[in-house]
Amino acid sequence: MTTRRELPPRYDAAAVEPAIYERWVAADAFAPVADPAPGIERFVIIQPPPNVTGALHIGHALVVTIEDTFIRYHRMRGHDTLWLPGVDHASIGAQFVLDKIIAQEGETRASLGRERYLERMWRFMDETRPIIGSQHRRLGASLDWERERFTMDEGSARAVRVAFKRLWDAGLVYRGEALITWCPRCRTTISDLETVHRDEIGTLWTIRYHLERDDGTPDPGHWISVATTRPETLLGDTAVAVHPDDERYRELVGRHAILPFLGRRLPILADPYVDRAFGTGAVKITPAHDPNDYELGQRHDLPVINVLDEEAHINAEGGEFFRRDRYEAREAIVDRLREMGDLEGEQPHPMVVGHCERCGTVVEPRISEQWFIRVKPLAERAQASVREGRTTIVPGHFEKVYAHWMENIHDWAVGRQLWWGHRIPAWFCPDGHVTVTDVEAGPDACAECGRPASELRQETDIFDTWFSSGLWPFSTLGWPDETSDIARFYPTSVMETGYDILFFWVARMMMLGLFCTDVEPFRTVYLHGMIRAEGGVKMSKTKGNVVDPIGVIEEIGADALRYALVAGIAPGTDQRLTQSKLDGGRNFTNKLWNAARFVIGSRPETLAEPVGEPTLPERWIRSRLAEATERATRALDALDLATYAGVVYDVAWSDYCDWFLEIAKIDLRDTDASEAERARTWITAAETLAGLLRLLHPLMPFVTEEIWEALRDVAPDAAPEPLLVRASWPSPDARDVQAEAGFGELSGLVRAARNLRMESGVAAGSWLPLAIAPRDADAAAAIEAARHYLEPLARVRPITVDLGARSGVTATALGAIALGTDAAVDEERGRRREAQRAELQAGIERLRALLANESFVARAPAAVVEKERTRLAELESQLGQL
RNA sequence: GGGCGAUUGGCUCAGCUGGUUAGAGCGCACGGUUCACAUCCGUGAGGUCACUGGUUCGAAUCCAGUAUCGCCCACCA
Repeated sequence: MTTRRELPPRYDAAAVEPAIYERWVAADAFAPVADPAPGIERFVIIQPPPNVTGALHIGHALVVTIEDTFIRYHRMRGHDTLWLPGVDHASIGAQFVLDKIIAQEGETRASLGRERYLERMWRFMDETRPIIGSQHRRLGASLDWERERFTMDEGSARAVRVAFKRLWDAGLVYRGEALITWCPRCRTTISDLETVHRDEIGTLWTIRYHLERDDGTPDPGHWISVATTRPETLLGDTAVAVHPDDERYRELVGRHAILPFLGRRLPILADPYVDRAFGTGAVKITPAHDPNDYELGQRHDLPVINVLDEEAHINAEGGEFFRRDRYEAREAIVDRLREMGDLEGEQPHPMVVGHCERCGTVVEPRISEQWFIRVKPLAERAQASVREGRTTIVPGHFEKVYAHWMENIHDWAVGRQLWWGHRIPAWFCPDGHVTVTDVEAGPDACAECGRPASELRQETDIFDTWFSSGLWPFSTLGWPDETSDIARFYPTSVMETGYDILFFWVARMMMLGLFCTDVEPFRTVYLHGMIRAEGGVKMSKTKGNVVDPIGVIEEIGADALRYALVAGIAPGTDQRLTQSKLDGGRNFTNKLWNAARFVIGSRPETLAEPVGEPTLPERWIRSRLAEATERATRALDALDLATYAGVVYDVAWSDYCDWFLEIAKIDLRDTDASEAERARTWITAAETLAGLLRLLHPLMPFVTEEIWEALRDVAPDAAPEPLLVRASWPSPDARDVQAEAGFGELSGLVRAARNLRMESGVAAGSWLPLAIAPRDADAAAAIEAARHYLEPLARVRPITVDLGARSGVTATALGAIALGTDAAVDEERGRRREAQRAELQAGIERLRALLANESFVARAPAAVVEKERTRLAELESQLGQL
């Protein structure tokens, strides 16, 4: 005899959940099965690694909830599951954070130097890295922590070297001068993707460039006017361009203008790129600081003069403006031009300005020597994988977005002028030869001329973080070695992440995965939407509308948050996380807890061997559970979390709590029933609860586990497995169609009676007599059998079954019913009866018309027609009863 | 400038390949101190499914167009 374990009145999530998590870890519950049976189904998710420096935000909470739900489900199914955790070194982001920290210590990147800066970074890693992991645990993430990985660990480093070497050998890597996007604050190249474009109102200035006279001096009386939004770049101008067909400037083409301040001779040339209608129709050309100008410069062989340094100050080329910030220089130049009378106009001008995604600084096009990956061939392959269905994207319309991006892809500038990250494994020899190697120690000698390693110098650039992230699905499993993990878990099953990093990450994993492993790295890409604040606005710290998941968890528990996050979501669609949604999660958790308290607390002292046929409600709830099991299973297999959450919510709350437990109370307290009958009812309640816990566990692991443990004390047979996390997913029992129909009739009658009570305006507490005119003998028997439920549920007594004694006022499937009270109420009933008649009549006429329509009867499927016929018969019978 | 998505009761959202009387939660109204839960129970009101046209026996669902909102992509000074 075990000691009865009572659940406390309140579910104290903050205290209970961490303890449960420890229990799981102690039981090693998250590891893949020790000996997977051959042919066993596999389910693998590689966690999108959160940034190592980051605190958990609500987006992570969504990732965890979705992935954990999938993983727990498959684990319960007995599949060979792996959910592998990790963190991303986030080079630009981490440096951004560390720079701020060392600034407080009175240091800068420059003052520390590369080596000491990196030492400091590793120390910072030791402090920051555990945080995000512990927050994931708090959410209940059943990640296999034994396998936790880091994009800066040795495994990742080797994968990076090997992948890059293979790309190099395949001729897909090149180095060249190009105009790239530069962030003057982060002091590195960034990719197009890391640039956010914002509409801004700038100024369009019109500036006079005086024409050159024969003696080489500017002509005060003649000029060509150019329009620009960036006057400071004029210091780097090397030409002025007009449209070849522009009559206004025909005469000037071939002559030269003189650049203000610097006196540089600028050829006036013709190029169809110029839009005659814009500005003055003449453009200043700055190849070093504008992508279009750069291209035009290439066509016309113009010199490229860079006038900005890496922090966007004017460099030595800028004459008197040397060392000035770009915006200061802009002002100064405009002022000077105004003084000189060469500022012809200025007007507000709407324009699109690129900003650094990380720090918000306005980025600069910058000319520099860069490493590029030729991605076209990789992209074509990656695109084919999706087009041909080897990898599917959920929701489907993102396949088009993906395809469009792949089609228009530009070469990937993978080098970053940062320190924290994987250094590009390329060595230069004094003769300019390049040696790429995947050997950690570097090459022995120059691959081309054989100069010894001592004369070689390694590239200082590091890789874009997304390069190592792109190898994540297989670098985490031991690639490039042919490990048993690769054999067992690769390719993975589902790549789950937000649609905002489809290009950044998913696309790169597809391209690099196919290149490195010759197979798609995952079968399905599940993209979730963004979480927005109330009112549909973005969450932002400045707006103060950020939902902090840890705060929410402390208040209402991880399960409540998890439920709120997936209830009603659709993949790829943004959701608003409102307080009322969170309340809904909290309420549901509370509901489960209290239902369990009731069941556990109402166990008969001694549990007799159950006897007798199960009652209609008992058969019904088992059938409902069977249906819910079926539907939940189907939904989870289809990655449809909203449907899954809806199904389990409804069956637990509406069917089990609202109906079954209310009825069970009646039976459990029925002193006429035998102990054995009461035992049967209670066991049904306990077993159904156990079934519900299994169904709910993937989404709400903590509260279900806690209830499970208590349930095991009182009903070990219903909950045989020691831990729910490793319990089996239920297989649905057969549905009991008869019981469902019968219970539907019964509950319909109860509802109708309650309805009558309310409509009649009788006192809520009063007991009223109820007269029923049963539809037929079967209905009479059913009513008789359910009499003892009807009375308390509808608060009616006595119930008289009186065929034909009086006419009913409300039709139900079992028969018409009437409530006995007084004359005033009778009158109200009369009115209601008329209204009901009219409604039935209208429905009948509509159906008759539909069935009289030959076209419908001939063309609609037989089942549909039959359904309508049955419906008509039902309505007619109900009308007859009134 | 292209592309994508959304538009369903006061709010937040479900509605698969077209098939009963379009669902849920919140909110609202009314009634409830029954020993699981007021984080609850019961009952109810509330929707021309943005608009126009088309396909069909039948359209929230498919097609075309329009409007509004949102997002993504894009090198026009």
